[in-house]
Amino acid sequence: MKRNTLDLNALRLLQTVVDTGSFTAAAQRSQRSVSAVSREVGAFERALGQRLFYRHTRAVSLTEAGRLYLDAVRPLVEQIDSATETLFSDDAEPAGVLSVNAPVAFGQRQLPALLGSFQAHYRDVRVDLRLSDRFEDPVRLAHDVTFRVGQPANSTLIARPLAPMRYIVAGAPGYLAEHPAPQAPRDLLKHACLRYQGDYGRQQWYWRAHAESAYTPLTVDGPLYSDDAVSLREAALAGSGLVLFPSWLIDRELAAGTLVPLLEDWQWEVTPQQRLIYMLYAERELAPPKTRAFVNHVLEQIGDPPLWDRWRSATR
Amino acid sequence: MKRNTLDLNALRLLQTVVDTGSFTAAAQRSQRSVSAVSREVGAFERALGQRLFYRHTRAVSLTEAGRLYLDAVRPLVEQIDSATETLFSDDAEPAGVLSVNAPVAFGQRQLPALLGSFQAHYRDVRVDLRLSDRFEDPVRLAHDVTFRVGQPANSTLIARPLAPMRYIVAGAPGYLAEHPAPQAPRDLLKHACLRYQGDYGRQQWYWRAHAESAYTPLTVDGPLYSDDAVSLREAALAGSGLVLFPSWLIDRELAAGTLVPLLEDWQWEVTPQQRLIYMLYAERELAPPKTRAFVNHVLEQIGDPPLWDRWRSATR
DNA sequence: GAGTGTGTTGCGTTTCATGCAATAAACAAT
DNA sequence: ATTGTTTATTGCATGAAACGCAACACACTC
Repeated sequence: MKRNTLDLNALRLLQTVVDTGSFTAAAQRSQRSVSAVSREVGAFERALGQRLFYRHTRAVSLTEAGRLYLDAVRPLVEQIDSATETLFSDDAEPAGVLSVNAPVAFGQRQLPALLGSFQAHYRDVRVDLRLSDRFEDPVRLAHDVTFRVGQPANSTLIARPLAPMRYIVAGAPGYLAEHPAPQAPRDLLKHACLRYQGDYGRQQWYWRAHAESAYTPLTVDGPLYSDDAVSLREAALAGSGLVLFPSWLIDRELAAGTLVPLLEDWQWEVTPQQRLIYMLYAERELAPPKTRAFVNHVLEQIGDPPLWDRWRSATR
Repeated sequence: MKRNTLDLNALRLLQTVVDTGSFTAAAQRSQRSVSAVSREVGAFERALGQRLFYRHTRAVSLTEAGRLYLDAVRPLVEQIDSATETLFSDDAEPAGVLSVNAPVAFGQRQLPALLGSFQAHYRDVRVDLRLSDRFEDPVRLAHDVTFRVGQPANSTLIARPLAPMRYIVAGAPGYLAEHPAPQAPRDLLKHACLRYQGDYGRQQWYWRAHAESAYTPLTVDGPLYSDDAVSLREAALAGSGLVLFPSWLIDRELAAGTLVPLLEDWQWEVTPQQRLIYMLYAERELAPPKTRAFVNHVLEQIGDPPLWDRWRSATR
């Protein structure tokens, strides 16, 4: 059985010998020595058990078997090369299905616009958007790109920081018409505060006066808490109370004035430390074009400051 | 341009990984180490600029690009292997055109029967028979097999001795009815002796009494000489005189009695030394099946003593 | 007869592939 | 929660193989 030991790479060299008519010219074209060409052709012939070339003075010519064989394999090697070029050319247009995973609220609010502008550029890419608040291993679940808040534990993933989480206290104008706006963090104790309650328990609010100080916990209360951030936002819009939300969750409401930012002289958090939003993907150097293109698109579109923090300039 | 640097041999390994589902199993099947498999797959991916396999704990799986690519190239590699097997299998049936060259008279008299029995065995071989009395370089003129008398000068050719040249003095019964049969070599001086005249001048006859003695020249004469051995044979059959011919040229006439052997107690030659008939071909180990089969057939059919020296047993 | 171009092959050097072993990751078993 | 197991990665020392130089052979050209 010859098939497993045959040096397929030699097929290119053999074709070069056929095209040039001599080992010497083939060696020049392949940037190798004549002796290397002579040896590799000879080794291939011995593996087959037959000559492919007659050796003449001043050139070689194909034997009958050589002509039949190389005529048969030439198009096959060309088709392999063509498939390689088509699928892996450096300037290949991104195509195929891009699988994107993100937390539910973030995904709903931010990704449709990002994906829309991405797909306007890359029409051959379809997107499979999977939203889940639980962390899902992108390798295990075959996600190309995953968005996550906080430092990911899996060090094999490439973690690209996108933006800091920036929390804002906000309330609807209707609510504020009936309750004086809080002037200091402690004033929130007298307000109805709507809180998110998830896997890590009920949301704890933290504030600090400036970037260098530590966060101080503030235990607020209110008539409603939920594990659904969107419902809490709707309740706030309806005047049920104040919320402490990441800016990317209420950027449109802030821009439209349907929610008003409060206590902006302070910095707010729901954890003792500030966190970043990350974009995670498996490969830095060997990513498919669709992934690479999307990663670049996201970085470009979000920018610094991030696009969801530009709602104030949107109102002017 | 990836095409010239791509390691085509890796394609087999990649397919084995696909088939087995892991580097470990692929390594076992390929009788290599896991680290060698890991390295070769990784090198191929770096050459392409993309991953072909996701690495999971306990196995690997194909990426989308990997699946598309390996699905595309798998049949191509299989076709290359198939072409290799079809054309170069060790037990491949000889096929194609066999080019045979021989001296004219020998070719006319001996080769048709040899080729007939050969082609009865190998029906897919066609023969291109080229007869010429001048030596022709088999490599230059693309002959697969050449027959020649005397030691060939070209040492690159494989020279297979077939049989010694055995010369016989012969005359037709009609001639002998009118001229007493010679009883000793010197009696030939009184006979009409028909001689061949070719590129090397008029034929000189030599005799010796037994195998260990030197040949003695005998300058005979006769009414006819020619560069066409067949015409001389016809003249002898018509009773024009005696001839000194190699046994392979007149074996049928000797068997039929239309020519009668004379002076058989002596050994005859047309050169000072005895010569052999050789079969020449270019390759010992890398010959195509048709050539190898024909060479074996000829050796088997001619045998020892050669088939053209068995005319005496054919008459009984 | 001398010169030239091509192919072959011995041989010393260089390059590369190899497998071992250590390590990492994640799943399974306890 | 800890330990064990399986698979994959990678540093490194070693050995295999490929390399090109140079000498040689052959046959054609001048």
